[in-house]
Amino acid sequence: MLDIKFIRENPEKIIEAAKNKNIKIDINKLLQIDKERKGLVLKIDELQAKRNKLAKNAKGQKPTTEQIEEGKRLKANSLQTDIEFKKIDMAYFDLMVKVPTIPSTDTPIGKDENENVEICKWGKPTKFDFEPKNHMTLAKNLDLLDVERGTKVAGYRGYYVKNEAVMLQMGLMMFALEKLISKGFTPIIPPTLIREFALFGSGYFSGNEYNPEIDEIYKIANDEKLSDGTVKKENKFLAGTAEPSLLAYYANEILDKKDLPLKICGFSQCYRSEIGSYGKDTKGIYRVHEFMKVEQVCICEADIKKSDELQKEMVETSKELHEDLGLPYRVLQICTGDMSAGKYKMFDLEAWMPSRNSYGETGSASNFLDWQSRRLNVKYKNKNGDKKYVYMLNNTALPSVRPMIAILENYQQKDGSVIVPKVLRKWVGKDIIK
RNA sequence: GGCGGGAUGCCGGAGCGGUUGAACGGGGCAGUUUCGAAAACUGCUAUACUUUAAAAGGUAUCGGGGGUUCGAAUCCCUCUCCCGCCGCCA
Repeated sequence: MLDIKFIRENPEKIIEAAKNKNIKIDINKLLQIDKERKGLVLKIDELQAKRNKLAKNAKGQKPTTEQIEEGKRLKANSLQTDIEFKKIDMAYFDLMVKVPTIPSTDTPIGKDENENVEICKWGKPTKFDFEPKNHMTLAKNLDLLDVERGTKVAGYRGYYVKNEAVMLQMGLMMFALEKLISKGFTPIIPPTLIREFALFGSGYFSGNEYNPEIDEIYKIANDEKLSDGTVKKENKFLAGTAEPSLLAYYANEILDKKDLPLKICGFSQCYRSEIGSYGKDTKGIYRVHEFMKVEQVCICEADIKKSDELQKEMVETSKELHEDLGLPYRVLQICTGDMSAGKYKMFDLEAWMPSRNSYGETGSASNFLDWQSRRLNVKYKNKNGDKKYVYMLNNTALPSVRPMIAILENYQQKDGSVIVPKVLRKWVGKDIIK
């Protein structure tokens, strides 16, 4: 969400941003609706003022018949205006939630992921003097994964993690947590079964509400709509990352500037319905419905420079984690066309995965500026008492599954065994899995 | 799962249909007093939107949403959360 005043004053900038981000939104229509809406607000206020005045005049005594009649008349007028307003307000909201953040000036302009720009690279794609196996073959031979039974029990893309791989995954999580704690992050285990507002607030719905056709989120409680339109029970969702619960932690709160920036990290199970990717990455466990992840979140004052620095710091941490694990990686700066509406600047980190013969995404760092904090209503107050919306940023520290794929494939030996990265040995309890 | 009670401003806590944006107390801020401080006294003490050049207004907000009424913090419905008691499970 952006400030409507900013939109009114800078429509051409928003139109350009939407074009670059491939977002279909008619800003001129929004401005026109805004104008109409404002007019109606004025009209409603005026009518209400009259009603209030009338009621005030009646005060203690019983109102006269004339007063009651006048009141009824005013009420009927308001009712009609209210209906008009509700209609236009809905249209206004529908458009407002789609208004994109203007991407940073250094964001490459591009159509889609093919135009993302590689900005740094570490290590080299692993070379083998034997025919390398993919992670599924390795895992099967070492009894680390069971996808057949995973599918039997959990359905498509279900999997069991077994033996050394369990400690390997837990080790990855612990390793990430330890690193972040050492860098001053507050560790949190957030809820993953969460309310709608948290997901809407962090921008996980494509529009103004959950859309089962395209939103990659599991809805779990039923909404039983009654005949009068009211919803019986509140909807709940399974979060795809710790980010929404970490951000919504501060919803409707006013933070103290002296406590900023807040650096927090969350460990959670992550659920993805992958509704739009049925045919994609069907081999192995690259794309699954649930995994674990440690996520970094920063909340800072409304200062672009400071938020840029924080984002850089978080990306550095991710790089460090990959380097400590000895995984070759590259960092991409994401182009406008591959960015979602709310994002200001975005980087992806990709680890080398031999079986794909390419890099595969293991992390994503985004700066949303105040786009999320406006939806979640998180502000901060400085010494003079001025209130502003905070800036919010997030970045993966480490997910559980994909780095494991990279480790199995990059660290495999000719005999099918897998060397355990040094930093994980204290959890796995051995140097080599065979 | 059943049955009760509750949610009011920064905090505590009144109000239960009519000058209530909200008594009273605490806290905070400013002033008087003081060499300074404490105490005492006095005043101020929400947010969002909006009209206006300004001065000054208007509207909304008493957990969220909806309704009844000329008029709602107060009555009704509903959702969420909290607190009791009973049941069930660990």
